[in-house]
Amino acid sequence: MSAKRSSNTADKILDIAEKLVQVRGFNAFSYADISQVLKIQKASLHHHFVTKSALGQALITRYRKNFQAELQLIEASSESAVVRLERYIELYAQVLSQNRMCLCGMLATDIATLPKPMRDGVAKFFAENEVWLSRVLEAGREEGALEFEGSPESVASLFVSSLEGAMLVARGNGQPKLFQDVARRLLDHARGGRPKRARRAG
Amino acid sequence: MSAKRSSNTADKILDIAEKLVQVRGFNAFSYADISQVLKIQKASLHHHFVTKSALGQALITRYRKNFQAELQLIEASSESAVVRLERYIELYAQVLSQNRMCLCGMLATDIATLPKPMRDGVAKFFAENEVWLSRVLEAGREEGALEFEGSPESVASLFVSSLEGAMLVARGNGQPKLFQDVARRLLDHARGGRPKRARRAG
DNA sequence: GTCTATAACGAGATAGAC
DNA sequence: GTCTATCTCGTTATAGAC
Repeated sequence: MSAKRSSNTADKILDIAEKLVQVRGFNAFSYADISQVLKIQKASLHHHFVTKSALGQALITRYRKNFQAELQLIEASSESAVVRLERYIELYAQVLSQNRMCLCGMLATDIATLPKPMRDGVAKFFAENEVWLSRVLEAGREEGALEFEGSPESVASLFVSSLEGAMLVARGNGQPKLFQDVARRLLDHARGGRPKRARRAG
Repeated sequence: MSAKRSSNTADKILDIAEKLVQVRGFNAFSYADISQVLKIQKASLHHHFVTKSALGQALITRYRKNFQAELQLIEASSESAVVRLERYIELYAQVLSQNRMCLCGMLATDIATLPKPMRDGVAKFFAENEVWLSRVLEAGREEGALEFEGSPESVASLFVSSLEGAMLVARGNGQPKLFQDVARRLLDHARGGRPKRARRAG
């Protein structure tokens, strides 16, 4: 997501900080780190983001906005529910392929140390994801493309949780293959337990 | 797990540090925090764990050992594969009920900032979990109690990833219900997509 | 908007007395 | 095994010149 690099300083700061948070976590990066990469003095950073908390809030807001834009892109296409879910998974896979964790997944572990506005932003990210997924899942079930037990909301929760967890464990293990395995099983689950090509042995 | 509190100082330090890591993360707690709770000077802590890295390694080793002990307890019982999986999930649920994250799940996000011995310990934790789960899953399939596509290893990965992710998201969202939903779906997945009571509508 | 300089604090860690 | 005292460094943040 967002390979484009902005030219104004505030956006450059956000780009660098975002990567640092996704790799190291909110409490393990500093203004000095950004300063080094951007070749600008630490004090100058405070001109753009007065406090680290403000920077954190801006990071979350931008990340949510970018993610929502991607989701709308997927929704605007005329593809099937299954393909939409695959494209959703691909959003996560791309983050992992850069050896990063989802920004909000990362911040979720730091949650006890974050200021309230950041905590709220993280919760919103997950909520928005689940709303979008629920819509896609429900539409897919009505089309007959999907077939799952229970509410779309609870399958949506499973998707978000499992994808976040798979990123987490895959990174901790250095095993990207694990992520694809999990993703495949999630899709099968949404299809009623049937894999894409073969039926189960029974 | 391990409600018992040890009497020697090293173990008390580990108890306190473990909780701090599970709640705040490895980079967001300090010797000063332990000092405050244990009412002992910071310098004294270094007598027991020379460096923070050494403390971290001890934390992981003990956590793995305790977890393995729990797994052996489950295996020693003569219960069915399904019940064993339920008891496995219950290990995670208990951690979450204390508003903590799995120690190694927490450390997995911090992975880029950890010394090598700690990174290795985290990877081992996940590997051990997956080995144990794979055994239970395979045995369950042979008994006919379970019915899943693909390798036991890949279902095991799904379990670990999804449970870790569910803890993460549930904590970030303040929604413990989400965890139970995910857990239920994992069990259904291992049972071939069939929920415990009703069959799906089809 | 960027700089230099510095404040104020907390971190991990060590020395040496008791 | 615990204490006091101290060191060194990195952190967020501010003041004020350019």
